[in-house]
Amino acid sequence: MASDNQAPRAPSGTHDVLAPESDRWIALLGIFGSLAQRYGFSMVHTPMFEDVRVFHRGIGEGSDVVGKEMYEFTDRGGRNLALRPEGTASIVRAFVQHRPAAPWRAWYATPSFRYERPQAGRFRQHHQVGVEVLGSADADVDVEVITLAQRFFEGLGLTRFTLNINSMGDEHCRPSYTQSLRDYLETKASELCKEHQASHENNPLRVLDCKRPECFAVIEGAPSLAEALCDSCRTHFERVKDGLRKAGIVFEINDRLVRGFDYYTRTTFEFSSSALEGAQNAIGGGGRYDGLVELLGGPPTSGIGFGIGIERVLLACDAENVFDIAPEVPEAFVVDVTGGERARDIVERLRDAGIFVERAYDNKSMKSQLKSADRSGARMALLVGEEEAESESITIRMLREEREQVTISLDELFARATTTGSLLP
RNA sequence: GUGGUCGUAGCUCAGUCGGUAGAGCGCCGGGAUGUGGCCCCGGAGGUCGCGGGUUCGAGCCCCGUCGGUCACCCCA
Repeated sequence: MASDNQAPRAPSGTHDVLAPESDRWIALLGIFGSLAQRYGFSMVHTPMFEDVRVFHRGIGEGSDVVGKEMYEFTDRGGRNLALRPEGTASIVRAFVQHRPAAPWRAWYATPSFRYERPQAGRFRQHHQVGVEVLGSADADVDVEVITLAQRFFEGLGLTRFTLNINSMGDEHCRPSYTQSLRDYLETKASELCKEHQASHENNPLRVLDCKRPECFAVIEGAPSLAEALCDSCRTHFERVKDGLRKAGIVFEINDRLVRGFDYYTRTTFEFSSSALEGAQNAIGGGGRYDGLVELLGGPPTSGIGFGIGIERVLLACDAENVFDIAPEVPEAFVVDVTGGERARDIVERLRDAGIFVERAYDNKSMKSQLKSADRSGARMALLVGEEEAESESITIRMLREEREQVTISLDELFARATTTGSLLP
């Protein structure tokens, strides 16, 4: 459509959100925000760009997101910055900078940027809501965080989604497991898929997640992460599972769930929608990251959180036919065929009284203005013609129900608006 | 980064063996001497993504390019 000197479009992989879709965004953010508040989270805003080191150190150089998907740039002062590719690292950086009292519970809603090829449910700018808890290693926090996500999805009306959980081990048991996995993969290197023949040494855990058939056979025989967990990780994981069961949350243990960021320890989890046709069906995910605060220069501090993809959640809602938001419609629509000055004053006074009112502009014909009134969805039209102008009155015509139209004085109209908030007696 | 697929009015699309463009919806106006929705009539709006080639002639064929879309990879 667009060519060299034609109108610009939104950049590839980005999109504009207009009504009525934007109405759903407002509603979704409202639901998430009030739920998070009920769970004791307060909202945090952090910059959309950070020193690149926040992400390099936090997410890990070896990850795809940092290695090949970040929007990095140098500003006019020569600083190396990057648009945020995910939410957690920025929040942790803010924690280290401000040292709020722990445990600190923060929720956020923010765009994220990744330079990937767009496809269904995947964008270069997407949006996430999420929470992070910094400063507690208690497994009950894991349970709460996962429960919050679960309740959010339920609150939207989603039913066709699943929760996978896993434990990645900690600094005591993970290194030795990683080594034994690396040793194992070394002996099977030639049988791995092309991608992992090259990369299994730096990031052996990622191979567990590979969906290619070649790797699959190798993975079958690989040492089990679950069996390699140390006692404290095992206990932690048991308590998480127990808490989830008590909360009535259905989950699946998936010991091949290895998420894409290097910072995860112990609990990891992912919510997937089974209603989404495409390959991009992960609607939310997160986990514990007990070493991340230190990596970003803070004191040893435990942490856990998740991110939920707004666009994907809305796609899932569409697929399940839930969360259909009816947009707000005006109570009244002022039709003024005497030039518009009266409409100008009437809408202002009614709006001051707290009523949602629209009007027509450009001195259109009555037919045209009523057409606009109808399309606006307004419950009633307030008509001002020569007669009403003469007598300082207005004619109320109901647009959605059979009722005889009535003419009342403007004084009466404004009195109703300010005393009862309704334009009808 | 790799591959498939598509690119005609604001939107959804039609366009038959190549002969310089149509529908529905939407929008604007009228049919009612002040009154929307249904119906009827009329109107505006497109250099057929862009560039090149073949041809007497290309929306239709060929090449390139840009963009959309889907998939791989990875993730939300």
